Amino acid sequence: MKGVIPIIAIDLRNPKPIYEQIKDNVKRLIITGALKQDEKLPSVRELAQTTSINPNTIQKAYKDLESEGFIYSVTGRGNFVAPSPKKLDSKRVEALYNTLKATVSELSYLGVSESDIEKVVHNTILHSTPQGGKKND
Amino acid sequence: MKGVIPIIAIDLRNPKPIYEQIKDNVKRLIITGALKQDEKLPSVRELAQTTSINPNTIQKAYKDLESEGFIYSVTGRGNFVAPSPKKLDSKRVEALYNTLKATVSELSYLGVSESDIEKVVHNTILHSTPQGGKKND
DNA sequence: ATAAGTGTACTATATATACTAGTACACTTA
DNA sequence: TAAGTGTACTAGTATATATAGTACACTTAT
Repeated sequence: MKGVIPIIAIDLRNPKPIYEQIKDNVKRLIITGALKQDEKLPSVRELAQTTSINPNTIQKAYKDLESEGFIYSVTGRGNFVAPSPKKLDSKRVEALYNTLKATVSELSYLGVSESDIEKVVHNTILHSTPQGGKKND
Repeated sequence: MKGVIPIIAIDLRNPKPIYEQIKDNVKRLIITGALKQDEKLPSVRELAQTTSINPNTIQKAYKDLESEGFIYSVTGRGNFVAPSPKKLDSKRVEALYNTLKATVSELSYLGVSESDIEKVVHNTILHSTPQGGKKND
């Protein structure tokens, strides 16, 4: 079976770079557990064909994802989902906290209630750990 | 008194465009209440001087902020903080919810606990509504 | 050994965006 | 009148993004 990816939506009219959109999609699928550890991703050429995107653009996305620890590459075999991180990447967490603060601040400013925001947060966490993988090895 | 802005931090080594950094800074100051409604912002030329940024870049940031509803401009007088929004901008809220979900998902994936995330959310909301402005008109 | 599929590394080109630089004009305030 | 303000242009440069094409090493199956 080929490396079939469920939902990769690329919007060419979106000002966000294509390789960023690909990264976001793959990250989402990994984080939500739609793609399991060591599962094979579509090959660079295959995904390039199915999405009508240049192979170089796909490769850039994969390369970035590898350097960020989400996937790993094996020459001649393909790209695979990396195991979930063992220890906290404090720099990345710090950056995400800053994004979180800015987002919550603006939602609040726009009139969204705290309880509505907390509902979204709670539901998101419920849906993003279907692996059951707690770190105690 | 000139339009003095407390904290405008521009990092030229940051890959994020300068005008985006300016926008983020001004938005943060408005959202957190550091800048009050109808308060005057530094003039395009003044901020350009104090930050050593080209006036055109400042103007682009201000223009964007105006079209997003955060500030308003008066020719010959200056730029001022707009009143906080009266009704929900559902498109913007939807976009912020998507950002919120992606951020919370990744934090959870990286091993941050739900309670830690909720703490940050709660503290952020406490610090971002010093206006006391609830919408019930 | 061969062929197909894979990752990877190049060069080159085109386009869009970001930024700087300079000028000009209408408006407001003193 | 003068100074300060927003705004609208033109022009040029640098960088980022994306495409196109080629090449090579590796893995797997035949």
